[in-house]
Amino acid sequence: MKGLRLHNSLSGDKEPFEPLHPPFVGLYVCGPTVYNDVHLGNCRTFLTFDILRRWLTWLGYRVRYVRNITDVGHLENDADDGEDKIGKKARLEQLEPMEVVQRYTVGFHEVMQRLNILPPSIEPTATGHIIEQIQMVEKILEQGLAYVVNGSVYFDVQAFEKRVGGYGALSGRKLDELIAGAGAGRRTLEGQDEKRHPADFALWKKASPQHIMRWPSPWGEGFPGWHIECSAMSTKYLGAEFDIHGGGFDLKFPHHECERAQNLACTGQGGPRYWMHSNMLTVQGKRMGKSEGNALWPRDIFSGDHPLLPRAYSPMTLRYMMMQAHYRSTLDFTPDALEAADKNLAKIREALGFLPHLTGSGVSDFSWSSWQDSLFEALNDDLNVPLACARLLEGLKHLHQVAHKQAHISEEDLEALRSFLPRFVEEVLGLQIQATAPSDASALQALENVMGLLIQLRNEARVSRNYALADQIRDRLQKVGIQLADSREGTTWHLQGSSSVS
RNA sequence: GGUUCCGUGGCCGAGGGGUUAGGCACUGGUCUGCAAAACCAUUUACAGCGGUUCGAAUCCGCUCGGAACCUCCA
Repeated sequence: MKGLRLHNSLSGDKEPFEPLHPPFVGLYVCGPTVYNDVHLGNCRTFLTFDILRRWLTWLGYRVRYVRNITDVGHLENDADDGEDKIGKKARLEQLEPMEVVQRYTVGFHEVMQRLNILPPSIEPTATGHIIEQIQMVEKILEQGLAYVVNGSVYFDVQAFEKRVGGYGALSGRKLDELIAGAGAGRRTLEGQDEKRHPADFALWKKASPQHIMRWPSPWGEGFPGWHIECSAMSTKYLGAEFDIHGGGFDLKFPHHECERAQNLACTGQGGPRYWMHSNMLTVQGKRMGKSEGNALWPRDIFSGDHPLLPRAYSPMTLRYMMMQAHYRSTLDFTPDALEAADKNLAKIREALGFLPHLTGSGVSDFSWSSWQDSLFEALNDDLNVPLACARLLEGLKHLHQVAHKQAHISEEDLEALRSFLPRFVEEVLGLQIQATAPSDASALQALENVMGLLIQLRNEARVSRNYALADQIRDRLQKVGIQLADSREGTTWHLQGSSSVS
């Protein structure tokens, strides 16, 4: 079996993945800016790297996963002169900035948990690393690759190009083209008088009197620039050189390009050796984004309360849906895709449900071991999750045939499958199949009793051929989200989008 | 204007010079009082035009269409 290959944005190609210090892997992912609720697009990126982390772990690597919380420093416009987003939100809502940060951080964690996106090993905040950021700015200044103007510090891209070089290597741009682009009237360059060159960017910004998030620094009161936090925190926790850096495509330029330049300027090393970028989630062909005004939030999906949606879908359904496109492709969000995901998930859930009850005999008429390899191969090939899902379902189809006595599986294969399949689904794909523990056991028991009573009443109606009543009971239960299913063994019920309760 | 990417059957989406992706939906069948679920069967696609090749959806060129980045955004 081939080893793991990952697409590296630096080379634009898939490369064999070789960690610097096996079995350890350092993974850094740009986290959310906590001035708003995370939307589905954000979730997609964090899901991508959740699965990468899970897969690396499965392969036996010991992953240190650092995903930051940006709680300061991202400005409103490109002039390096706008208002801090968190500060703005705080002013609008008359809150202390850290109240804004706290609120959306908690909300972010809640969404991550529901989607079963595991917490990172370290979740550092920008405000918690002001000192490290200042130190990094000082080092860049010492190198002569930055300059101070009026209490602000700017990265000197031209000097960097002359002495170090490689600005634009990640995003595939040339410095003069950036200026040409600027000249084409596509962006306004007002308020950039302090910069020596339009491509220069702020490392530290002087705080205006009304700016509420501010810290003392060698250059006066101010706040860190847009990109320095990730350089500072990745260097602190993973080293000047580490394995993988991930984030959304939209961060490739300028954020990651600047981050890389800062690393090179400060430590002489570019930080990560592999840059991975996860593509955008689109809605009706357009990128989902806060500024596009078409953002969908996880709560819209979970509640079904959205014009695009016919009903509510569970977090796992959403997770599975987002797993249906390769991370480097855009994924168009549609209700049909959610519906399809819901059905497939039910299929997986069912297969895991009957797996323990199967009996093995004779010789398998399906090569389970090469099937398992094919799942691994898919994930090893630049984390091809959708292909792995497709192959998973193919395997489940054979399993259904076994369950229906239309195919055979040897005892040996069955035993292997029993230890492999649930682990693969839950540990690698991160699909929570087990019904979540009820928050109120006595309420659940009461529900069980009531359902038992209803099913009994309906069956009495059926025996007396009162099908009108029987169907009415079934239909009206369905309307409140409870599905009845008749079989030879009797009638079972389940809540929409969860496993069978019986 | 610059850079890059994409265009696959009713829909979503893998793959990618010669062999079935998978799923959803549809249709027929089994099962059922009827449904639902499940199982079986079935549907045969790669934007258009030209080129390379024994052979192209897959490589090259052009055309058309779409998207992303160049500005805070996952």
